[in-house]
Amino acid sequence: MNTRSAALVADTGRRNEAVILNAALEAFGRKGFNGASMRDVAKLAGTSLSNLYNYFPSKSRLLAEVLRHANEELQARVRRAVADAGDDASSRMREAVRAYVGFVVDHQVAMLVSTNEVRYLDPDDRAALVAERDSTQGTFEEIVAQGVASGEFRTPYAADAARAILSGIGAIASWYRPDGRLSRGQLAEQQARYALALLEARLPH
Amino acid sequence: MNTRSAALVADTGRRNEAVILNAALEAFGRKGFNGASMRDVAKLAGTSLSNLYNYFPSKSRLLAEVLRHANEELQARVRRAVADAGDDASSRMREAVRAYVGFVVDHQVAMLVSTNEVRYLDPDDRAALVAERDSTQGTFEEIVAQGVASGEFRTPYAADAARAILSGIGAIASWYRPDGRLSRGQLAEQQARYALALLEARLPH
Amino acid sequence: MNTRSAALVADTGRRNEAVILNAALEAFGRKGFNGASMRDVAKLAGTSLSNLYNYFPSKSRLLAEVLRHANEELQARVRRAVADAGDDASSRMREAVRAYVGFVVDHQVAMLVSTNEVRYLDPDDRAALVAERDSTQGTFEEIVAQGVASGEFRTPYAADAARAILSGIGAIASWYRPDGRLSRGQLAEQQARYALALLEARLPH
Amino acid sequence: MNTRSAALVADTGRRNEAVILNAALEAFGRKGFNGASMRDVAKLAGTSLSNLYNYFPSKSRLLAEVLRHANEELQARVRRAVADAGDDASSRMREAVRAYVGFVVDHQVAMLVSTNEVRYLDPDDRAALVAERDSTQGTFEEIVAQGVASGEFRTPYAADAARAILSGIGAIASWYRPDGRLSRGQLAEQQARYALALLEARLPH
DNA sequence: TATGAATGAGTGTTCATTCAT
DNA sequence: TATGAATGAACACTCATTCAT
Repeated sequence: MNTRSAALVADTGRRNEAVILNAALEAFGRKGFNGASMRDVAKLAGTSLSNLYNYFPSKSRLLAEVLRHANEELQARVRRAVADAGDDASSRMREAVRAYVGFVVDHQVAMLVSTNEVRYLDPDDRAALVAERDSTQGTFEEIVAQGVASGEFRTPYAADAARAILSGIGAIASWYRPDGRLSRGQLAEQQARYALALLEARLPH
Repeated sequence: MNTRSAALVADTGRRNEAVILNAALEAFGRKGFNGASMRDVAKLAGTSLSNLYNYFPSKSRLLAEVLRHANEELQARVRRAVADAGDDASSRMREAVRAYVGFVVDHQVAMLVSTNEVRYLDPDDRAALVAERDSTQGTFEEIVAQGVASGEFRTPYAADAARAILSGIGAIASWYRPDGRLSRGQLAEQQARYALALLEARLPH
Repeated sequence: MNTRSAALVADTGRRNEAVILNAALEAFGRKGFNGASMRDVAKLAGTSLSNLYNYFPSKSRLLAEVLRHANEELQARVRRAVADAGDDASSRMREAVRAYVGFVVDHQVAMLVSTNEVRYLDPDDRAALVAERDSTQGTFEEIVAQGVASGEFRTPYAADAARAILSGIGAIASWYRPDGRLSRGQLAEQQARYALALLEARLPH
Repeated sequence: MNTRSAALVADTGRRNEAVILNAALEAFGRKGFNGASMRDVAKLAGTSLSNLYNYFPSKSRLLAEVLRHANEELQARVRRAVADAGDDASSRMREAVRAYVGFVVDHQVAMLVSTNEVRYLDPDDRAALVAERDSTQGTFEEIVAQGVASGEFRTPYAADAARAILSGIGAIASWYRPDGRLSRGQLAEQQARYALALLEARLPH
C-alpha cells in the first residue's frame, strides 16, 4: 500500500497487534494524529473499530506504541552501526549517520510521525519517549566528544553539534523521494560528509 | 500570554483581523491545527465563535493567512539581511543565517506552526506557500552557488546544502528556550559557523 | 434572471421593498423557505443582510408579504376574468380557469412557493392567507353551484369539485416549461376542458 | 402519536431502521426536510443523534429512503389494484384511482412529504425516485391510452390527463381529515368519478 | 477475539437577528 | 436608509470510547 516504507512492526506472535500498529502508523502519517480517526485505523487494519480496543486501551496509547517501535528500531540500527565501526570518531560518526539516514529512508513515514506527533502523547509516554530519543542523541554526542578530545573534530560548538546534525537528517523524511536525484547510498554518503564538515573534521581531500 | 514570541501580525488598521490571526497562531501552536478548535481561537481572540467567520471563511483559510504572514516576515528579514551584507558569499551566508535564526527565535511558535501544519492547508494555499518558501530557500541556494563558483565553499554536495542548513535552523524552534544556555546572539553565531563549516568554507582560525 | 416569471411585485413607491420581495420570492423558490437564508435574499436583492430588516421585521413576515402579493395578483386576475365573462356557468368557469392558469404560467415560482411554503408562516399570517385563498376558491365554488342549479353541470360531487379543479391547475407550476409541448393558450384551453368535463358539463361536440 | 397514518415502514428484522424511518417521516412531515433537524428525528425515534448515522449516512439519504419506501408501497397498491380489476379501461382506471386514493388517505404524511420534499434529494436519488414515480404515472397513462383506443374515453387531451388526475388525488393529502365529511370509501368513489368524467368516459346515468 | 450498536461531547459552519455607526 | 461587526443558538456530522453479545 505504501511503497516508500517497509512495515515497521514485524508480525511476531500477536498478529493483529502488528497489523494495527502498521495501520496506525499509516493513518497518522497521512492525516496526523488528530486528523486520523480510530475508524481510519480500523479500516486500514481491516478490522472493526471496537476491536482496536482489545489491543490498545486508547488512541493515545496506540500512538505511544507506534512511536516506541519506531524509536526502538532506529536506536538498534544506530547502536549496531557504531559497534561495527572502526575506533576513530570520524569512522564511528560516519557509520552512525549512515545508519540514521538508512532508517529515515526505510521508514520515512515513521520518522515523520515520530517528529510531528510526539507532542500529542500523554505526558508519561512523552517523557519516556523523549528519554529514549535523548539516549540515541547521546550516542552521537559521545562520538562528538571523543572526536573533540582526540583532536579529530575542531568545532568550537561541540555541545550542540549532535543535535544540529540529527535535525538535518531527520528533516530528510519530509522531502526524500526514492525515485529522486539521490540514491539511498548517495544520500547517506552526503549526509555523513555534511556531518563531518559541520564538526570541522579533518576531511580527506 | 505567550512570553516566547512577540505578536507576529501587527495591529494596523483592521484590528480584529490581527487579533484573530495572533490568537489562531497561538492556538495552532499549542494544540496543532487539528487539535485546536475554532472555539479555542475565538476564546483566545476574545470574540465569539461565529464572528471569526466575518473575517476568515474557514479554519483552513485562517491557517493559510497565519502562515502567509509568518513567511512574509521571515522572507523580509532574510532579504534585508542579505542586501545589507558584504559581497562575498561567506558574509552573505553568515548574515542570512543570522536573520533566519533571529526569526526562529523571535517567532518560535510561528516557525513551529509553519513547519508542522502546512500539510493541512488546502492544496492551492499549500502550493502558494510552498512556492514562497522555495523562494526563500532559493536565496540561500544562490549564495551557496556563488560561494562554490568563487571557491569560497568547497563542499561536493552544493545542491542540497541550503536545504540541510535550513533544516537545522528550523529545528531550533522545537527546543530553544530564551532562558537557556545560549543567548539569541550566541545561537546565531553558532548556526552561522555550522553553516559555513557544512559548506566547507575556508574558516578563520 | 428568472426567465420563466415576470417580476411579481411591481416597483411602485418604496423601490427596495419590491426588489427585496422579488429576491425573496426567487430565493424561497430555489431553496424553499427553510433552505434559503436571509443572506441569500440579500445577495439576490443586491443589498446588505442587515438592510433587509429595515423593510421586514423577520424572515417569516417577509414570506408573508411575498405570499400576500402573489395571492392578491391571482385573486385579481380571477375576479376580473369572471366579471368579464358571459352569464352562464360554463363560460364563467372557462374564463376563471383560463385566468388561473395564466397566473400559474406567468408566476410559476410564486405559485410553487405559495403552495409549498405557506405552512412556515406564523399562525396569524397563515390564517389570513388561507382565508384569502378560500375566498378565491369560493369564486369557483359559486360558479359550480350556479352551474349545478342551472343544470349545466351534472356532477354528483359538486361540493368538492372546485377544490379538485384548482388542485390540478396549481400542480401545473411544478412541471410546466414555457418551451414545452403546449403553449400558454393551449394549456389554458386544455385545463378549461378538463374542468368542465370533471363537472360533467354538457360539452360541445 | 400521529393518528392520521399507520406506520409506513414495517418493522421486520432490522428494527431500528424501521423506527428511524418512521420517525424521519413524521419529523419531515411536521416541519419539512429543512425545518426538521436530525435531533428531531432522533428524539422521535427514541435514540441518540449520533446513532442515526449508524443506519443512514446523511440526512439526505435518510430522506431518500423514506421516500423510496413510500413510493414502493404506493406503486405496489396501484399495480395490485390494476391487476385485480376488470379488462375495460374504465374499470381499471376506477380501481387504480381507488388504490391511489387509499394510499393517500392511509399515508397522508408520506404523500405530503413525498410531494413537497423530493426537491431536497441529492440529484441521483432524486432522479431515481422521479423515475419510479414516472413509472407509476405510466400505469395510469397506459389505461388512458387503452380507453382512448377502445373509444371508452373521449377526451381530446389524453396525453396530459393522467397527470391531471394524479395531481388532484395527490392534493388530497393536504386537506383530508379522517373525521371529515367524506369517508375513505366515499372519497375514493368521488375521485374515481372525477377521473372518469375528466377523461370524458361514457358515464352510467 | 471479534462485532455492531450505542452514546455524549465535540467539530466546523451557518442561522436569524441586533447594534453601533 | 444603509452598513459591517457582532452574537448565541442551532445545524449536520464525527469523535473516542463503551457495551452487549
